Amino acid sequence: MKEFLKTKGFKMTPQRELIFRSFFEMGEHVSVDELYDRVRREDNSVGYATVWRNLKLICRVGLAEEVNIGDGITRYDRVTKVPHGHLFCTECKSVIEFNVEQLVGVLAQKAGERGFTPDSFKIEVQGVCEGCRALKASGSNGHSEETGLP
Amino acid sequence: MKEFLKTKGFKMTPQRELIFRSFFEMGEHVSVDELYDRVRREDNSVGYATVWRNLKLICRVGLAEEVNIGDGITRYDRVTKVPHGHLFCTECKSVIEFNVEQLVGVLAQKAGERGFTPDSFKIEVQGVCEGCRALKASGSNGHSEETGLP
DNA sequence: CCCTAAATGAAAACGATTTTCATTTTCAAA
DNA sequence: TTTGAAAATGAAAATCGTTTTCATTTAGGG
Ligand SMILES: [Mn+2]
Ligand SMILES: [Mn+2]
Ligand SMILES: [Zn+2]
Ligand SMILES: [Zn+2]
Repeated sequence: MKEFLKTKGFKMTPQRELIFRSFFEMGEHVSVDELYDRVRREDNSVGYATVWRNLKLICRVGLAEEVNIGDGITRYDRVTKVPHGHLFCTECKSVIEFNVEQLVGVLAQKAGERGFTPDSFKIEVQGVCEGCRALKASGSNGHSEETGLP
Repeated sequence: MKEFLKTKGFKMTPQRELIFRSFFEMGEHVSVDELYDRVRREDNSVGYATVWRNLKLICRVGLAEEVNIGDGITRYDRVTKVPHGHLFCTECKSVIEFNVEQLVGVLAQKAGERGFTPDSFKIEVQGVCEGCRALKASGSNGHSEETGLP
């Protein structure tokens, strides 16, 4: 990793090493706050801005990308060899990943037909996961109508 | 429209009527600021919060939905009968819409296989549009490497 | 060891979104 | 038509995640 960054023209620091390591040890879809907390447990002198900047760096060198699931918080998702989409449960906020290799193929073609050169794809489905569906079906509550504004 | 809202339990006001009408007269992907400006031209006493709240209301009653193209500004997109995706040009910020009916079918199936019940789909492609591609090809500049952090 | 560019940490700045609150308006019931 | 409760509005302030600033420290090639 140190070498990898060096060839890209970046320096290695203890903070950076800790941040990178922590990020890759954590699960998918990590937010700045989550990574900051994690890093702090090991070294409580690391600044928030440093965590933020290094997360941006991880994206810049192509190891992750930002993902927005609509809750206003930017999360960082490791880049995987096979492209994946997200099933986002609006009830429990869980995220299920799924393979989108073929879909991306179709998309690339559609884009090409319009003279568009694709860089990256975002495929997300909002809905209700199996668990939450079961809960709702078992009539545990039944969410009253909720039509008024906040 | 007035009746439509009334059945949903909302009241009609001159501001609301103006805001709704303006929104549907504007193009796709309207931001709060854009709609606010437009509305103001007709009635400069309408407040920003009122525009914002009514945009949220339009979504709540299912006539539009929020869309984030990654520039930090929430835009509002009329809900169309046929689902569409977005080709987002990272150079000129233009947005091309395209039909995703079949894709959504595939997605729904994939989701179903995992016990997931889909509500809505988001299919976005980031890349470079035809025009911008041509400009870059004609070597007008050639973007130097850009590896450093901001 | 030195020097310069890069990196860091704390704090402030930013900026879109959302809420608060006093006031006005709608609309259905009387 | 009058009336009153609920909803809507406008101005301003609060929120809150993100990004920048700036003084200081550090990395690492020469
Ligand atoms: Mn993911
Ligand atoms: Mn659209
Ligand atoms: Zn769920
Ligand atoms: Zn373009």
